[in-house]
Amino acid sequence: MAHSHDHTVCVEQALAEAERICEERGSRFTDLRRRILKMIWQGHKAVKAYDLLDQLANEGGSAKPPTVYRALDFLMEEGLVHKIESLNAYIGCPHPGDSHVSQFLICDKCETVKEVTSRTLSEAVMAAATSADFAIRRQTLELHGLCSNCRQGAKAA
Amino acid sequence: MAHSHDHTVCVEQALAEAERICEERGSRFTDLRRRILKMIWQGHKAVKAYDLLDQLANEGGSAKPPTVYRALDFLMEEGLVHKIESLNAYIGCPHPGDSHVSQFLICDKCETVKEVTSRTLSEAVMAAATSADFAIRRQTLELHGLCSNCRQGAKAA
DNA sequence: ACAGTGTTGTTATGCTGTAACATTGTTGTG
DNA sequence: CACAACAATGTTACAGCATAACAACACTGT
Repeated sequence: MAHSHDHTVCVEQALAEAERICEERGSRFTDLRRRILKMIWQGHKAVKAYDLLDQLANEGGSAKPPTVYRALDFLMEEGLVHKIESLNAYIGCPHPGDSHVSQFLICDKCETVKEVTSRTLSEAVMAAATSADFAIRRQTLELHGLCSNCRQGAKAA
Repeated sequence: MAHSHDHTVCVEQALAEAERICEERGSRFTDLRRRILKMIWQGHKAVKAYDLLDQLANEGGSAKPPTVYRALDFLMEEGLVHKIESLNAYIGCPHPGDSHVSQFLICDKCETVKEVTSRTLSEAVMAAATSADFAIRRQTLELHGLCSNCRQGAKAA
């Protein structure tokens, strides 16, 4: 199994961090936002908005798209969640609060999304922008391929 | 005006290159595909699929989505066009045929998309992947911000 | 209590993309 | 040339992604 670990710890931590950050900033970490953040943290895969919608529906309510998208907007503004543009899906940020630019390694086989922050890579991005006299405001850096575990599985097979 | 140039040259070149490449490969550069590639090259901005659809409709026919998306798929497979994931839009490749990975500088003001290929940046990407034991198959690298011209405009204003 | 603000509910709609099958066009072969 | 095989396009229908606009509710401070 990939990255065998007690995932409940990831979830707990993410929720606790979110709580702390919102507290600090005076933002309201409401029940809905908490539930949705928790759903996103069900695993280390990116989650689709309409899957969240379905889950909300299953929990009894009659949720509509804006409910989900508003929660996602909030979570993204607070830096608790990132959008993976190449998947139209959302993933929890493992280190919110730290100012950082995100780079993602997305396994096409097991779908695990790993957020990395390579200083070298960030510097290369800045250098490329600078040399074109371009002022970066936002960056999307998503690498698709096979993660370590799935590569080994492929070899073994 | 940004990058003042005779844009008809860009278009001619792109179409000629496309013709040549498809010839070489035995792919069919049909009239439809040619028309759509030409539309995409109307400027140095990324173009939306449904705008292409509208243009086709204006040209008389009754075009439907699959017509456009199939042409786009073809053009992307041949490396003549790239998709900008963060915009859900498509842009012509200025140097098809060369095997390359693409990195894009996207101006949020004038919407110009510039494709760059920084060796340093590519190497940094590979290094980041390698150090995570990750095998890249596809990369999305899109930098949003202000291009050189728009920055100067901002200062002047 | 009440005004003001922020959050959520609800309805409707727009944008993005594809599945599945019918029709037409192109190419190579006898 | 006729015809089979395949590629390209047309057509219908629908699935998936996202937002505008307004209504209702909840929380805050006075």
